[in-house]
Amino acid sequence: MTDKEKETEEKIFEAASRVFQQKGYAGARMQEIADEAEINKSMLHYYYRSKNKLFQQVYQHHMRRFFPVVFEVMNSDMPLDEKIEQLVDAYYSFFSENPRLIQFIVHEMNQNPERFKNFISDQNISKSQKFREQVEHEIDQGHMDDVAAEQLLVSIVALTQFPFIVQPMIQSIFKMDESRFLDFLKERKAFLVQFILNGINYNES
Amino acid sequence: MTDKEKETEEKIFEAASRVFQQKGYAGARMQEIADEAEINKSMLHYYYRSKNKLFQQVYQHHMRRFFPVVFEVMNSDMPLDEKIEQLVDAYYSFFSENPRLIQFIVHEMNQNPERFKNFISDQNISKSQKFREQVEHEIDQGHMDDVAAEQLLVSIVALTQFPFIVQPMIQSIFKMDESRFLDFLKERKAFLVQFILNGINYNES
DNA sequence: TTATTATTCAACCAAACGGTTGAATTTATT
DNA sequence: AATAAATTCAACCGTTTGGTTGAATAATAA
Repeated sequence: MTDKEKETEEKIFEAASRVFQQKGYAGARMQEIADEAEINKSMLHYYYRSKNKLFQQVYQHHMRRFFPVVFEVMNSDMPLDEKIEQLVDAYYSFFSENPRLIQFIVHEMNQNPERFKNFISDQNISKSQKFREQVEHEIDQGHMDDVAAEQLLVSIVALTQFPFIVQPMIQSIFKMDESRFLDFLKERKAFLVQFILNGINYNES
Repeated sequence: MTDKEKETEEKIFEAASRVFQQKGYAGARMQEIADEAEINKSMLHYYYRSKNKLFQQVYQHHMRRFFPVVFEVMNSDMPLDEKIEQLVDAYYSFFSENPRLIQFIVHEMNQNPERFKNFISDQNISKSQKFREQVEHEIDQGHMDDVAAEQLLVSIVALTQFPFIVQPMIQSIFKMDESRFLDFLKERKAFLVQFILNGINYNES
């Protein structure tokens, strides 16, 4: 009972995740989610009462998985260069397993900024505190240029996330097939670490 | 006749641009476009035959305005540091006037990568040739690190476009109101030029 | 003026969509 | 075996949505 319940409930949830991530809320169809889950449409409303409620759960679940990634790395006890390397790695493996997630989050965030803002408030996520302190300390020590921590953080995230957000653009313009795009990502890993550290004139003394 | 025709046709087009950019194709409603244009819904089909046809025109029009920006700057005859400065400026003024355009393009590109690919093929846009040659030349001359031109180009675009793509994210996490976000962008302009040039160890000799 | 075109309006249509219902069947619990 | 819960199925409901129609009116061109 509880076993089978969970099974079906999860099948629905995962199907909904796929469809919502592909089509967005407005473009998703309840029938398509049912087909994807290989169950009857009635079951959707049996477990989740409405499209909206189903969406909210999918949305929150993936937001809660996604956002800690950056903060866990950036607020840990590591030297700056290791953090950057770690974050690049973390994002790359995360996005390899969830290729459409970042596009989904970006779109639904822009569709409803207020909902997004509430989500951030509810989590105690807005702590880039430790990272900021570290940056300021490194600047004081003369280990890097005097840059604002927010600018640096946004830049690191931009450089790592962007290729996944605009993958079709990169593939079309540079005429890459899937395999060459993966090569591009692999090459980018090493490039990014060097590029960022150079960017702020970082020298571990 | 032709005057009034153009007037109404343009009113519809601009209204459609706003609504499609805000809601995306799936989320846009013909009635809302009509209301936004302050005309009757019948007129939408009188000038543009269907939602799809109207969307295609809006889509293509804005794609054609958007994509030349990067290529015109990057393939011009300028030293690398000036190009970077120019591109940052170009994007910043472009996005200030079209705040939702980049999100729209990203989303619709991901919704239909094939259509996007065809668009790129139709334009003779895929010429980052000159930029690549310049980068390789500067590397040969020892003016900068040995980096792949594609990696550099993607990085520059990422750093400049990203804040506009995820504006609500930045504002929520760093608790910025509209005005502080504009300060952030202004500060970022100077930061970026330095960050990128440092990133590749560029020295104009 | 006359003919043409643009625009409005309200009503309408068919399809799509989210959601419901209820009876029948399967599956699990006790 | 009896009870309860899970699942299917098909039909159905009300609303939304893209799109149409046709008559009436306003504006423009000849």
